[in-house]
Amino acid sequence: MSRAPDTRARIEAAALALFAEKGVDGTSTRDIAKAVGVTEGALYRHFASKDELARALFLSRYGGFAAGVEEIRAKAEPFPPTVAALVRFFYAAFDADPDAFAYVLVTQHDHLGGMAADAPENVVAALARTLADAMARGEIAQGDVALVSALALGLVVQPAIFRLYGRLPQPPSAYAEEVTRAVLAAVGARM
Amino acid sequence: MSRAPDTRARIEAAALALFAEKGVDGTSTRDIAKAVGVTEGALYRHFASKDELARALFLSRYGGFAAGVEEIRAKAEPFPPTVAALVRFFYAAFDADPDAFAYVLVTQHDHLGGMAADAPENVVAALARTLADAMARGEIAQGDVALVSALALGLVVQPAIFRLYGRLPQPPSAYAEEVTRAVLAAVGARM
DNA sequence: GGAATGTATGTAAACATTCACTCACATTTT
DNA sequence: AAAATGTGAGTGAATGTTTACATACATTCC
Repeated sequence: MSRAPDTRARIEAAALALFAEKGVDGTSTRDIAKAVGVTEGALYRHFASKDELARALFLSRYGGFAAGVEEIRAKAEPFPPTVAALVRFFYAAFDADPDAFAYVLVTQHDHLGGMAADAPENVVAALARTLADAMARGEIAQGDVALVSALALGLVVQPAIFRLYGRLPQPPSAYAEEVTRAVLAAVGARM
Repeated sequence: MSRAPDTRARIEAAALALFAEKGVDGTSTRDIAKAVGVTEGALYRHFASKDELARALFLSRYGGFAAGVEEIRAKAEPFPPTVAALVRFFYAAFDADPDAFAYVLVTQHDHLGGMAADAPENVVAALARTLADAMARGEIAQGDVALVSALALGLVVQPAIFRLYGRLPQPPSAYAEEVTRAVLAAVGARM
């Protein structure tokens, strides 16, 4: 018995949803197997351990974020359209898979533990570089890059969190323009 | 055998630190007992269960936030000094006990599940009321109150998160003025 | 003043359950 | 036939919690 050749993908989807809702520690391998409709043993045909599953899930999803952010940054457009593109990108990712967004958001620190703080594949580092560049060009006010990164990220991420917890009536993508304006205002963009 | 009359407080402090660092599910009652320097049985002299400990910890800490925010809001000062006071208040709380700040931040949704979304003791609801008032008075730009709440909260909270993860060189209280300015700019305060 | 007693607090060991994971075997796919 | 994939029962370790018993300290009674 083994219809459904996409078992690995179904395991990933089920685990992602459960991890996002109850946390990795709060989710058992039994929970995952039951959600997929398969026995625990089958899980281990595709992943060496629960930890490896959690890590694979994180790396694949996080990698998408990092690549998208770096691509937008590399275009080196003026600051306002760059911010607009970043906001739209993050919220498109949220719309496409809120579970993945929540999971990456919540577990990033656990999994990024080893990664260099300014590694090119680090999303926060890429954002900081974007802001540092804008600062160097005089497109935004001078200031502590780490702080300004936190401010900008907070503006983008918090509406998504509100949406996850049912505190926003619409998905954050509906507010992309307003959020972009808020970021530009908060970082003191010259317009 | 039983010196140390402050066992309950020591249990709370140890549990809070462990919960903040590894999560409630990631922390065992044995971990807590070992950190306190007592046996597991002693834990159950003071708390009926691990869940009750987690809940008591949350409610006592969260209550302080709610009371502080509501107090500042009730003064009904003009918007800019109100925001400044709120930012200082949050960051003073962070400085006083980063573990408590992190724990409340991360677990609020789990514990607030039952609470009415606009209950007076709900911190986010109190912030939303503050912003709605300012909007009604024409002190800030018109807009979706839920979204504006998310923006303001994101600006305040994210620097604290950065600090917790070692991404900010100084505690957020050092940036209180800049964060206040960013909030005022982001919500379109007339100044 | 000192034995008796009640209560709060601690210990050490055990408890049933759940955990992540493994293995021998069956079935399907190639 | 060989490789890949799934099953179902099982493993030992770890989990939250309870238990039987011990100690400290305050109060009460003679």
